[in-house]
Amino acid sequence: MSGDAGAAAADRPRLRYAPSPTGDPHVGNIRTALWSWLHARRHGGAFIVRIEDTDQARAVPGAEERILESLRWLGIDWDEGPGIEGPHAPYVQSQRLPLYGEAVDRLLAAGSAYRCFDTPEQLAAIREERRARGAFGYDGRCRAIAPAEAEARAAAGEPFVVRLRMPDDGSTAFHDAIRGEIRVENATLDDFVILKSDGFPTYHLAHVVDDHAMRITHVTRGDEWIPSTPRHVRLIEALGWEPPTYVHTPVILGPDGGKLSKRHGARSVLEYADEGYLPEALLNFLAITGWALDDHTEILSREELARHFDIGELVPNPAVFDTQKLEWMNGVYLRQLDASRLADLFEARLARDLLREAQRPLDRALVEAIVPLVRERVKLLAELAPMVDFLFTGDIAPPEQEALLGKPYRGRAAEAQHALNACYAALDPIERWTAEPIEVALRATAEELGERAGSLFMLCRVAVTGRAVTPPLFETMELVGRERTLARLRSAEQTLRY
RNA sequence: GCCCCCAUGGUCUAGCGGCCCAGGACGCCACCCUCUCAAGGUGGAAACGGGGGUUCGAGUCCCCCUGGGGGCACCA
Repeated sequence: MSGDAGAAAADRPRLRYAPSPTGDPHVGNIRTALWSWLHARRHGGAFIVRIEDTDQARAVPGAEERILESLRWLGIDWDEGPGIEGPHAPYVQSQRLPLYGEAVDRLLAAGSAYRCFDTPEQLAAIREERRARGAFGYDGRCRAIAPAEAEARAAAGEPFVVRLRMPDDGSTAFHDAIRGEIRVENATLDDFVILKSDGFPTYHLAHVVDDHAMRITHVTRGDEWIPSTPRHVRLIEALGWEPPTYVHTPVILGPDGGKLSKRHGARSVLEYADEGYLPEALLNFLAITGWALDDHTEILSREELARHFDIGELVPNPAVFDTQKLEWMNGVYLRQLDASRLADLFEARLARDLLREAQRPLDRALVEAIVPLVRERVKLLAELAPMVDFLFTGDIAPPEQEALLGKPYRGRAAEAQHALNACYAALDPIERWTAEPIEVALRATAEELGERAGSLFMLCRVAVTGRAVTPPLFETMELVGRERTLARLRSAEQTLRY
C-alpha cells in the first residue's frame, strides 16, 4: 500500500463490537456497540463484529444469532463480521486459535511469558494466604522454573498455563478517549494468565491479538475493563505492537441507581422490540444517554447521529436508564410515522395481541380507520390492543352496572337508564352512520335531557366500548357500526334494569 | 485491604475561567384546549455533594474529604 490512498485509509477509524455469546445483549452493551458504529460511520471508518467465544463453558447456544438479530433490528450494520466475512476472517475467536498460539510462542521464546504448573487448588491457596497478608494476586513463583524444564514438563503432558511477566516497578499508562491518561503503578499488576490449560487464550490475549490483526484503532468496551487495561498495554508492548486508543464507556444503571436488572423491566433490545418500541426510538435514546449534541436537541435520526456523533465527546459518568423518557421518545417517533407505515405496525401488533381470541381475520380497512384515532394516544404498540379491542370482538361483555354508573351517573341509575334509552332513540333514525350526525344527535339528546354533554358521552362510551378510556366517542361509534352500537346501548340499558 | 473510575435539579444532560443569581429534555404541578384519555399550548417548583486552595474572577483548574461504581479468576 502506498501513496495517498494508503495514508487516507490509515486515518479511517476501525471499531469493533466483540460480544461473548453468553446471552442476549444488554442495552448497556448495545449502547457501546451503537456508539462505536456511529463513530465509524461519522468518520468514514469501518465497524466490525467479532464473536469472542473463548470460554467454552459459558457459551449459550443461539446467543450469537440473538446478538446479530439485535444489531439488525436497530439498523446497525457491520462491514466485516459474521455473514459478511472480509479481509480478516474468520471473525469468531474459536476459529482463530493458531493466531493466539503463535503469539504465545513468541512471548515464550522472548522470555516475556512463562509456563506455570500450579493447579487451581494451589492457586486458591496462594491467593488466600497472600490476601491474609494484605498482598494480592499471583506471586510469580513459576518464574523460577527454568524454561528448559518447563518445556520438558509440558512435553510430558503436564497441564500448564502461560503467564505474562509484568515489570516489578515503574508505572504503566494508556490513553482513554474520554478520560485522558490513566496511569497505574506496576507493583499493582501481577503476572496474569494469557493461555489457559485447555489451550484456549484468555480474553486478555485473544482480544489483543485480534484487535491488532484487524487493525482496530479504538477499543471500545465497558469501563469495568479499565483496571486490566495496563496489562493489555504491557502485552501489546511485549508483542512489539502499538496500543490502540481506548474508549471505556460508563455503565447504564437501573432506576434505583443499582445495576439494571430484571426487576426494572426489559434489559435486552429484543425485549424492547417485543414490547412495541420502535428501533429508531431506542437507537436515538441510547445514543443520547451519555452523549449530547448541544444544549437542546433530543430527537436525532440515525443519519443525523452518524453525521454528528464523536466518541471522544462521551460523558464519563454512569447513567440511569430513564424508561419514562424512552417511552416519551417512542411516542414522538410513533407520531412521526406516516399512516400506512403505522397501519402496518398496528395490523401486525393487533394480529398478535388479539387474533388468538377473535377468530376472524383482521380487517385492514378497519385498522387503517383506527390509525388517525389512536396515533396520538399510544406511546407503545403494546398499549394499542386494550384501546381498541372492542372493535374487533364480535360481542363485548356488557359493562357492569358499576362501570356504567361511574362518576357522572353515580347514584342515578334510573336517569342513566332513561338517558341510554334517549340516545338509542336519537341514533336509531340516523341514515348516514358517520361521526358527524352521531355527534349532532347525541348533543341534541344531552340538551333535551338537561344533562351535561360530557356526562352523557361517558355513559355512552362505557355502554358501547366497555371502557372509560377510548378514542373519541363519535368516531369510535362510527367504527363500531350502527348495529353493534345500538345493540350495546340496549344491552347496557338492560343491565341497569336489574 | 489494595488499586482504579465517577460526581450540575428526581432522571438524561448543556456548560470546556467572566456570555451562568446555571440552559434544554423527560418526569412532576397548575392553567388553557377538550366528550374520556392522549396530543398540543402557557406557566411553575426543582441542581453546581462538602472543605481548602489557584485567580481580579470558579459549576468550569488543583488538593483533600464524602458519596457512588468498578477491579484484584485458567470469566469475559
